Amino acid sequence: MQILVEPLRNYYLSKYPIESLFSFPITPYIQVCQFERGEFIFQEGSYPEYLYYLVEGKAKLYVTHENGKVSLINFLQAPTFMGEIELLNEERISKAIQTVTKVTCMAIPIQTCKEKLLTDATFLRHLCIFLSQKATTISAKYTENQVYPLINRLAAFILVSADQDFYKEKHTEACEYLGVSYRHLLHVFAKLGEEGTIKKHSGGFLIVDRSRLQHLAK
Amino acid sequence: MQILVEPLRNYYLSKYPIESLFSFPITPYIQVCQFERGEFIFQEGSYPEYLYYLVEGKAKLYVTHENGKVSLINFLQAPTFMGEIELLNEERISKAIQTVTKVTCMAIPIQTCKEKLLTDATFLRHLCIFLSQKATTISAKYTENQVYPLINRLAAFILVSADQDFYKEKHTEACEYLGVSYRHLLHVFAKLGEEGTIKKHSGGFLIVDRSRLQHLAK
DNA sequence: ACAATAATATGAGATATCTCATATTTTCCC
DNA sequence: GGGAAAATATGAGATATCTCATATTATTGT
Repeated sequence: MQILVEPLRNYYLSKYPIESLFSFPITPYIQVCQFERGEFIFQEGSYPEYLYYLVEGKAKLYVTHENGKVSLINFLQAPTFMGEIELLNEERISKAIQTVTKVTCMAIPIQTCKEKLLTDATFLRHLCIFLSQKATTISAKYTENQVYPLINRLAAFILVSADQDFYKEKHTEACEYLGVSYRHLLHVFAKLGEEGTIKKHSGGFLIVDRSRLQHLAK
Repeated sequence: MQILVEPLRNYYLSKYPIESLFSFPITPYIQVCQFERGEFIFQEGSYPEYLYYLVEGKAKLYVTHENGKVSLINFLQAPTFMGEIELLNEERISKAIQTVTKVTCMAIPIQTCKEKLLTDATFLRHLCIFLSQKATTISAKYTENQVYPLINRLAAFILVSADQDFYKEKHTEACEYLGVSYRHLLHVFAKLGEEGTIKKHSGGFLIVDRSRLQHLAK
């Protein structure tokens, strides 16, 4: 993790203005920092010292279960808060957040700002909206996982993540996100290939029959 | 749904004081109301007019998917907010909430109070805490569903819901909560019975081997 | 008290998904 | 450029879970 100094700090502060999320001048408290790809923003079980606001890049939030299996809870993309649950619930310890790409974020020191933040209606309102969307997203994702087999969810996933009829997500990420084993994901990719819905191409898949995918995705 | 009048209204307002959740006097705005068992508090897809604070009873929050299947997202027990997502996100429509028992709640009219609520740091702070716990609960539940087979989750469920070594939840509710089919739940109950971990008794099950359950629940 | 509805029960067969083993290819680091 | 690590692939076999069909037993409303 690297803390940016002027003039870079200021460059990011003006590129992503966040003062409007607060009713007091927040900039003096903010550190702009960057994490390399693969770096941990929070270790699992740590007590976060900063509230982060992610402005560039992508990270994943996950949890390790007692049986050793890992669940990806959600991909985090800008703009998003990280560590907010720990700001609100005194003794809560964090889940793991690891970056997927290089990540830039604004860090707000919790100790110094807690009082101000927890009495700032503007900030709290933004946080409420963020939290309610997070709850909605997570519950939507998981109830779908429960109710649709992978072929339907994968069809939907291909449609939203494809760029111009070309799907090129990593299987390792896709199976984590979709909550299935790597093996099973490949089974279903093979099935979609066999029925001619998609076709493998250098480093990805071409969408051949979009309407079939749309039908599967419902 | 029935709106309570004095003196009952006042009885509930003093039994469950909620003024401390707000920084302004909320009582004048509040209607105390009761729903019968099985009644809908929100129909799926409706635009809620009230923010409810549940003080007595139990309800379930669920969603119907396009394929007709229904997912129970969570059981709601006092104290809890209902309709808060709709207060925050202008045009959001609600999921279904149906009571499981008779329910008493405080109703706050959204149109009249929205402005006041959304600028009240005290209320917003409570709402943030509530929302973050909701997000945490839901994601914990669903990641567990994904990672543990039913026998483990059922063992945990029996342990938390049993009263003095006697489990007596309805199978119909348990399978909805655990996110599996009724048939499969019975398979697993049969398995626990065969191995002598639990034993069927009039209208419920007796826990015979608690340590086995604890081990399964990990 | 009776009819309607909800809850419990069980069988048979299908399918979605997982585990483990192993091989090849690609990407990344120094 | 070479070795390590990550990602991709594929097979074989197991198991968790679902669907549908059909009975029986409780509960509830009137």
